[in-house]
Amino acid sequence: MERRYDFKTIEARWQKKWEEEKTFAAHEGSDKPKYYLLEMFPYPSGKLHMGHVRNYSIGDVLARYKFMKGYEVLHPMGWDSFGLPAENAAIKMGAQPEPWTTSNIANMKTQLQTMGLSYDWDREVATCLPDYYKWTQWIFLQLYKNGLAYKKKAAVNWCPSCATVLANEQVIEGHCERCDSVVEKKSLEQWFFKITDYAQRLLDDLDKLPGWPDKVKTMQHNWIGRSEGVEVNFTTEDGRPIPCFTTRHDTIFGVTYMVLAPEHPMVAELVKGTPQEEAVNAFVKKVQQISTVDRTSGNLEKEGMPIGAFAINPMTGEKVPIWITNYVIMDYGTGAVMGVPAHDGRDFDFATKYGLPIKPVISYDEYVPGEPMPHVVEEDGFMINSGQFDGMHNRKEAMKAIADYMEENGLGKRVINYRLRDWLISRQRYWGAPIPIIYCPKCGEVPVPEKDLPVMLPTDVEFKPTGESPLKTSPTFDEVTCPICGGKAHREMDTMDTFVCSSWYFLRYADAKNDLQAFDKEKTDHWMPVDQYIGGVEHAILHLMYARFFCKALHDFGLVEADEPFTNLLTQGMVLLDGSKMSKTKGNIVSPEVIIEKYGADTARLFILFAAPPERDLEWNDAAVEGCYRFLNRVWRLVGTIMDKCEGQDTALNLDALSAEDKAMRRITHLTVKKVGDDIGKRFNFNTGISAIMEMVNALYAYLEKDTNPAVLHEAAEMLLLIFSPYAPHMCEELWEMMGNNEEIAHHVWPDFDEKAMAQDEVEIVIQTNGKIKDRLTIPAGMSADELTEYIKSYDGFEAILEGKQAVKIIAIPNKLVNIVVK
RNA sequence: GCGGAUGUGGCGGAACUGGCAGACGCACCAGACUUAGGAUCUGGCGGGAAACCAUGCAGGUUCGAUUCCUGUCAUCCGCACCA
Repeated sequence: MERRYDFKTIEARWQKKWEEEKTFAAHEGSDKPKYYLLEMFPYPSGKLHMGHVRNYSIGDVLARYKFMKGYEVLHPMGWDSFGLPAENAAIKMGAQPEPWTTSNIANMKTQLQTMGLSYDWDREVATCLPDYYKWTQWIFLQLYKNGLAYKKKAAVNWCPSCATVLANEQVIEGHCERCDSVVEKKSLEQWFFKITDYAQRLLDDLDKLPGWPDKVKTMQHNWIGRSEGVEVNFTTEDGRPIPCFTTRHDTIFGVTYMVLAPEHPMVAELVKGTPQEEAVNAFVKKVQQISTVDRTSGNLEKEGMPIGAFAINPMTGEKVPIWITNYVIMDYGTGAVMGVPAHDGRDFDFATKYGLPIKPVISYDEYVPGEPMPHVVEEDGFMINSGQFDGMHNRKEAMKAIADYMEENGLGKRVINYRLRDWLISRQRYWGAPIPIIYCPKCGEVPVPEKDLPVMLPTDVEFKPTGESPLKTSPTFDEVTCPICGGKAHREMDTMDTFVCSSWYFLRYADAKNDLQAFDKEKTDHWMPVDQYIGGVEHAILHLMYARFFCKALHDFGLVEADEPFTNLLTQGMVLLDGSKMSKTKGNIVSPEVIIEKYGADTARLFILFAAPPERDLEWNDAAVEGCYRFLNRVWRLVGTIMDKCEGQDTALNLDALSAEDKAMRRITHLTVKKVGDDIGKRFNFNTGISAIMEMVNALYAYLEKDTNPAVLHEAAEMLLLIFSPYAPHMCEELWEMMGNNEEIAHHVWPDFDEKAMAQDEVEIVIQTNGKIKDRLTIPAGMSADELTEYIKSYDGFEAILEGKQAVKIIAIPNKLVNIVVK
């Protein structure tokens, strides 16, 4: 029988079937164990790129495997569809973001469907639709009600090009994450989520996530940046408090100066009316003019000046000069730092430069009382020059003793500081979920009543590149009636950061069509937590931290049971071309459309999974794509040949009538079934699973040259199609049907392997002397180490292997090797 | 500077628990079939004439190390004047 591998017809046919029959719909009432598999939903830019293809191919192989393994799989897809690109496109083309986004979603959905992915499309969500953002606003109100959403005036990160503020997490080395412009500081009244309330839990619960890569957990750990220390009650000479945070309170007796951030409010207060006021103000101005980038670059020469005032060290009563410098920042701790040049490298450099005194309080090898320190001492040691604490080990004893003493005497208190800041969610842009708050001249800040949700985005707005939110151009949006007093009031003009929308979408999939609630608790609790989450490592901090925060907060409100959203996380590597990331700006994009058009979806999927294990970056290679296409054709012809051979034959397996070749073939078949199952289900090494299938195909071709048994061929072909189907579902379904099976592979169970078929009668073992291979032997399988040792001793070639030397010891590894230690 | 990861043929990669380094594929070479081959099939393919030498480099542990330990170099990623 001769039939061509016509992938276009085959793929279109099965995709249609899967869609019409809702093959991959998830059902709540099922008896099967649930498995929630989620790939990070895309921003609908309009075009699928290779990163998407990789992400969704990985997810699809896993999903199809889990379906076959008997799980009730929830495998949904949707759109993270608010955001700047739509708005920028609108400005550029004088159009509206909404139709632009809608048509992009339609395009991308079509492209996704040509990949043959096993999604439950009935649960599709798009964050820009009112039936979704209504609930984003509702969640905002829950956070607000619980004191986790608040408004404050703060120095915030402002991107002049995007004309909006940014969260701390969205500033990369002083530049805007999105457009790379230099970020400015602006003092604005903005909405924040109080993620810092959850800092400790977000940190602690990383330990509850053994299924996350250490890399991601470390990044979150560092981002939260917990440090334990003491806030020491320094004061001015006349008793005004200047608390200093320190993690090295063991060195408190070594303080020889204090440093304030130039923005510290005490600076202006202390110099007011003094002769140095002008010089200090000039210095502060100079520091503030340095851009954020330079100021945080680390290469900035440390500069400072004394402001003429003094601080009192509460432990010693000593008077130390107050300086201001360009290296202390207002954002961390209290903006005031005690200077201990003897035991801090940075302070040492600074004190040396400006001739400030250096006083050792921890002993070191070359210590001579009264002699200047030759270098900074950051190592641990025993206390000196520290009153009653002298002689204690600084870390093991003095840390605790000094903190206790300060707390008992009201000189300071233990404090835990985090680097994590509250999440700034206001955006001065149009294409996002409006913040559901009303400002009433009489009643003040009033949350929109839940019954009035959603606060709809107005359509009577103009998109002009003015740098102001287009919402302000709407004649109808601003003015509202106050829900409390009924008087005239105004709406909040800012929209929410799009990361808010993506922080709960995984909950909505569990109950995507609910128009009475964000989600039904029972349904969400049924599916949550996500068993496997898959996406790019670029979301290690932002999205994954925010989503964890939301899940914990909603858990605390009693809305969900889970307090961690994602049990297992797989971070896939980037798709590279010529060593760099494919991107529009570099113009080095290989379009998935072209590949699918030319070779088909099965080839595209196979290539991207075969080229590298999922976590690793993947170098695109056109030639290798053709190799995968060739392999699919090889499978196609193979199964055709086997069908011809089996035509009219009895394919019932008779284990007693198998030749040695038949047994060898069955052994490979069953080993491959086992290996592919492990590679997909346990190791996520999809590439080695494909290799194993290729080896099996090679073995089958070799077997076909021999005296074949139709039953063995038939069994092999069926198993091959079943285990290959997660990778190349269209072709496998087609061949499966051609072989006369009525039930689709998608509904078929994953095959069991037979341990007995995998056993072998004889094994080849290696004979080594001192670890060097000398010989190979074929011996009966299953010999114990002792039997093997005896076998080798009595083996004819034993003396020859020794080459005249003495055998000292024999190490035997059953079924593998024998190593003879010789002298 | 701190933290993390990765270094294996011409290339992508394999070796899962310390046990035959280079599976599988790409590229390349030779051959078969063919009017033809960019289809298909067969064989070869780390270096070396060989003994042997080879998993970034230098040591160590071990009967045995790509795998474990110490040091070091390189590349990538994250954080970075954090007090």
